[in-house]
Amino acid sequence: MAKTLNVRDALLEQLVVVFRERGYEGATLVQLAAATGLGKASLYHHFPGGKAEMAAVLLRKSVAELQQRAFAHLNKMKRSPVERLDAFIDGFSDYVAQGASHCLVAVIAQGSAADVHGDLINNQFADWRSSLIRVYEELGEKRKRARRSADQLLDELYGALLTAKLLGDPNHFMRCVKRLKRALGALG
Amino acid sequence: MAKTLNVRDALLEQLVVVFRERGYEGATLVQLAAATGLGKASLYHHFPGGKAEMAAVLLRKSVAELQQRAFAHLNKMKRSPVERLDAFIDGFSDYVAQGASHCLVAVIAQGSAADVHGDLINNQFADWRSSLIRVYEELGEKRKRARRSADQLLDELYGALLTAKLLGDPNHFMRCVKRLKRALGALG
DNA sequence: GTCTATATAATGATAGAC
DNA sequence: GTCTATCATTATATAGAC
Repeated sequence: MAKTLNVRDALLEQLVVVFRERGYEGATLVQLAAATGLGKASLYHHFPGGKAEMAAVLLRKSVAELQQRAFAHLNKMKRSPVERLDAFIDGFSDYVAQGASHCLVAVIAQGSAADVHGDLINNQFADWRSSLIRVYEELGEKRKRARRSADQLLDELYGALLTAKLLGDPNHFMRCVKRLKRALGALG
Repeated sequence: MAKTLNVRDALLEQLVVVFRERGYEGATLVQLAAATGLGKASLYHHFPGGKAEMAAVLLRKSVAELQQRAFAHLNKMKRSPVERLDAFIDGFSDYVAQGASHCLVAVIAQGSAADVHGDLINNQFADWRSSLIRVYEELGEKRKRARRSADQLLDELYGALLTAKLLGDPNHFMRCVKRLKRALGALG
């Protein structure tokens, strides 16, 4: 395993923190540069396209990470549907650091960068939603009901991230996760 | 009833559209002025504090509207708990224009203006959460379970607003509303 | 109360030395 | 590859005429 990530990836890890916390418009080059320890001009050496390029790269990186850490579990046919849902929830929870950080994809979707990346995001989430629906169908639910279950799960996870902020309660997200896992237990 | 709103309120109604669509950082004075049909300097006549004042006024106005249109129904003791929850969901749905627009309170909570208004928002939502919990307790749920029910309802409503954007599906929010009302029907 | 014009500051971005 | 210095643009905000 790589003892040190390549420079670009190391930079991206520092940059994503700023975008997640401040949003696309809220993240300034001064803040982004400060987060990396570099000067603004040095950042442009690594990302000639500036803020737009950083966001575009990070969006794709985050989509891939969300896929690997969470949604990929839904397609592991060796496990039972309930186990897959459980692994998905845990993976999502890890992806957002137990509610301590946001989902960059959602952040981008809510800013002006959505004009450029909206289709990518919409298509990806439509795909992910289909995976979720399929699992609920395997659980014996009819298509219509499976759709409702899938939508409800997604809504609760993303909603809990937001309401945690509205309530000012960092633990709110994990309470939602426990609630969801408890409900899963009743199913399987 | 006022045939015409006073000028300030009319302006605020036009301004809130911009903040909801572009976020606090994303809304520029040029856009805000354009939405009112006034020049930038004229906006400063009505709101000497500029963007910060507009947002502060609109936040309070939105909190009041959300209270009146949605959460107030939870305390109407003449109605049954289920009827109150049903009226709350409808009121919230109206407040966000059936999912066509966002909740300004959530928008502010996610931008840098949250530094100033975070406490107001947190306290208000803690209060609203308590109202929700009380209704579920009246339905016979124990405190712990009532808390879970209240959190789940809030998470789903706010989550559906967000996932509607992630999915690019304007109807997603109303599907959530129907799901919630159907579940209510089973309760009452 | 609204406008044009302008000031001030911040932001995104580039040039060029080292 | 990083820096200082600078530029061009946009943003917030104000002055003052009408």
